[in-house]
Amino acid sequence: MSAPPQPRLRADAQRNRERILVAARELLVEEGPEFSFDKIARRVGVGNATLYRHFADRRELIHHVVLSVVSRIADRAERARAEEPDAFRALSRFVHAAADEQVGALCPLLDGDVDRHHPELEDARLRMERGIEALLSAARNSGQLRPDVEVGDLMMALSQLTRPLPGPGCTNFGQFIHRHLQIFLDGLLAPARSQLPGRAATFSDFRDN
Amino acid sequence: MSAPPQPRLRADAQRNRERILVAARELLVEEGPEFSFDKIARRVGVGNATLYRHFADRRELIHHVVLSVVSRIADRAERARAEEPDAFRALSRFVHAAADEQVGALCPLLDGDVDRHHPELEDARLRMERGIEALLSAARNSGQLRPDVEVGDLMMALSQLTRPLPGPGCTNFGQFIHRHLQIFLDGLLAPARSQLPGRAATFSDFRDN
DNA sequence: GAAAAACGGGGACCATCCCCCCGTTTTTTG
DNA sequence: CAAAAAACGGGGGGATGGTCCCCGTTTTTC
Repeated sequence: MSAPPQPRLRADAQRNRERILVAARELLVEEGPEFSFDKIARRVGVGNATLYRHFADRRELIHHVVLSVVSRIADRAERARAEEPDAFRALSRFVHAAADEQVGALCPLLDGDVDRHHPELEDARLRMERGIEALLSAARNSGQLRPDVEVGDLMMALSQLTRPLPGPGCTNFGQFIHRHLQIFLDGLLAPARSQLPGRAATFSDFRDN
Repeated sequence: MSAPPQPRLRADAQRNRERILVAARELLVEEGPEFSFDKIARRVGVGNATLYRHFADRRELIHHVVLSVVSRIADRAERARAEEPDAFRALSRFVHAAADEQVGALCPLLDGDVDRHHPELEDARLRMERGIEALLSAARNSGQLRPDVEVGDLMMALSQLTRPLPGPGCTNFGQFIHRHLQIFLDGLLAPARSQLPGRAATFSDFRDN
């Protein structure tokens, strides 16, 4: 048979690859899918050629970033659901955890910057969607979640509230994110304290164009 | 005496100037303070030279954008307070109005991109801060606002929730903004449904570096 | 309808980015 | 521990896009 397709990366290569993915996720969240490759290299402290050795082009890099974020979010959803008996507490724990995982990086899922039908990614995405839907259904069924919100509402607001602000300032915003998430979560509790305008946002509102 | 320092602009010049300010506000919100001058010109449908005729440099343009946003926000706060007898309804109305005014453009107030001590701006800023503080105090005194939030919490979350997402996709987010603001407002109602982590954010947390 | 004011698009100059090349350094292997 | 293999870094060409100015043309004003 043929040689293993991945003959195992050298130790430093593996380390660099992961640090690149981390930096790419940050830049993706900060600047959107048009981030600069050289900037990532500078941030990691690595030559820019290293980027191209690991990832053929922008799409491939973004693909791996999104893949890693989506699976981590999926993990968080599943763990929250498994380990937290109270349905709304599980949801709440997930929301705070997802903030730490930079959910904002999911935005490029929306436009054409990612191969939406890549099987690996499709699997992870489904796992994530099911996990989050499950958290939400459980909270709704337990009567703790207001009935007029959908999963897209949660995901959009979560993405927005956790995104860093543009420009060099605004550095101390980070320490308040979890407060605002918590306030938002309080607004999600039943009974609903107001009637919401418009219609509820679904996952496809969050995902599609 | 000397001639009037502003001999009154020609009609088309006045029109262009205002359209430039509108486009600049949009780009400021979308891309942060490093937006491209040419892009503004293209969006307005005007030659780029027109920009430089009206504004000497980036700082001056940003200054005028921020000034106009701040005074409009101040207006909104004062009108909400004057016309809405119920304190929390006044706050709520202000929040939704501020979203339409692109509060996100206030971020550059934070870093060095604006002359923070320009008297005109200082006046408008004070008027805005007093107006919003008044809305908040009234809501707190009426017992409708949870007591553990400060004005900075409101302003930060408001800025975040109303910012457009990066990248060309995500176009349909706009229609859900008011839903998420409403959920957040519901979370602000007394009695508090949870204990918030960290400390409350003040105006200076929102304003200073 | 003439003077004054404002406009628009092109262009020179500069920064930055992408992507590749190749001499050097680090890791692995026997 | 030395030689082979793998990965690295930084420089550079070419292209893109940005800023800012210049000047012939159009629009407004009186």
